[in-house]
Amino acid sequence: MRRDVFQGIADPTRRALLGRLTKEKLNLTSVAESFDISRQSVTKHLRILIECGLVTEQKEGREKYFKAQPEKLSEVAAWMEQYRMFLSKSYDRLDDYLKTLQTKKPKNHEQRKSQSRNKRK
Amino acid sequence: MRRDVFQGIADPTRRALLGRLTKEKLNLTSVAESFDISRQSVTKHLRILIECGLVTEQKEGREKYFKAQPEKLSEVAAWMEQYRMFLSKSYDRLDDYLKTLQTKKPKNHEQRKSQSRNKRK
DNA sequence: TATATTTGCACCCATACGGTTGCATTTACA
DNA sequence: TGTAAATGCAACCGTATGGGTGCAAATATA
Repeated sequence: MRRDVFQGIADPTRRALLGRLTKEKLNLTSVAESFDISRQSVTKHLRILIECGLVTEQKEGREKYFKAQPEKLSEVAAWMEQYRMFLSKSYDRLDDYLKTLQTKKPKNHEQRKSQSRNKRK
Repeated sequence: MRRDVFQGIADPTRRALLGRLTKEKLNLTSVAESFDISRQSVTKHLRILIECGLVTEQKEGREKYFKAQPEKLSEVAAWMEQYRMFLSKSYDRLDDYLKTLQTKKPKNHEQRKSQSRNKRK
C-alpha cells in the first residue's frame, strides 16, 4: 500500500486535521469533537497521516495525543520546485500577505485537558 | 465526487504524467507508450487530471492531444503557504526565486506538435 | 469499588481507484 | 475502397477509502 505525503494531504478532512494539529497537540476525543465525523473515522484519518509521517502520536496515561509534523510537507515543496516558473502571481501576493504575519508563532493556546468534554448536540 | 488538485497529484503515475505533459504536448498513444500500464489506464488518469484542471485535451483529427496546466499547482502552493515556516531552506529559496520573477508571466515554451509519434520498440 | 472516560477492535457498507480485457467507432492513408 | 491506427465504451476485478456501529478493554476519578 502506497502511503506517501501526497496521499496524506489528498483528503480535505486530513488537511483540516493537519491544520488543527499544527496549532496544538490534542488527544483523540478533543480533535474528534472539532469534526463532524465519528471518532472512529478520525482515528482512521490519523492513522493515514501517521503512516505518511505528517502526524505523530504519543500516549499519556489513557489518552493519546497527536501533533502535526508539518516539516514533512517539504517533500511536496521539493516536488513542486520543478514547476516554480508556472506558479502564479496570486501565489506571490498571498506570500506577501503571509509574510506580514510571520512573527506570530503557532502557539498552542490555552486548552489542554480542561474542556474537551463538551459534547456537541 | 471530490475532484481537486490535491487528489490529482495524489497518485505517482499522475504526477509522472503531469511531468511528461509539461515538457511536451502528446497524444494518447504516445504518452501511453511511455508508461508501463495500459492505454485505458492512462486514459482514466488523464480524465482525473483534466477534471481537476491540471491537464487539458485538444482533438486534432483522429488524435487527441494532452498538455499540462501546471499553473493549477499554485492552489497547492497557496495551501502550503500556511506551513512555510516549517519548510526547509530549499523551499525558501524557491520563494526568493519567485519574487525575482514577479513580472514574468508563466510562458508556454517551444515545442508544440513536432515529434510525438516516435514509437519505441 | 463502582462508574465514567478514552481508546481500541472488529465488523459492515457503498463507492472510488487502479488496473485489466474485448470490442466498437472514427479517421487516415495506401 | 479496404485496412490500419487512434480513440472510445463497457464491463470486470481486487482492494482501498471514507464513513458508520457495537462492544470490549484500559484507566481515571468520585
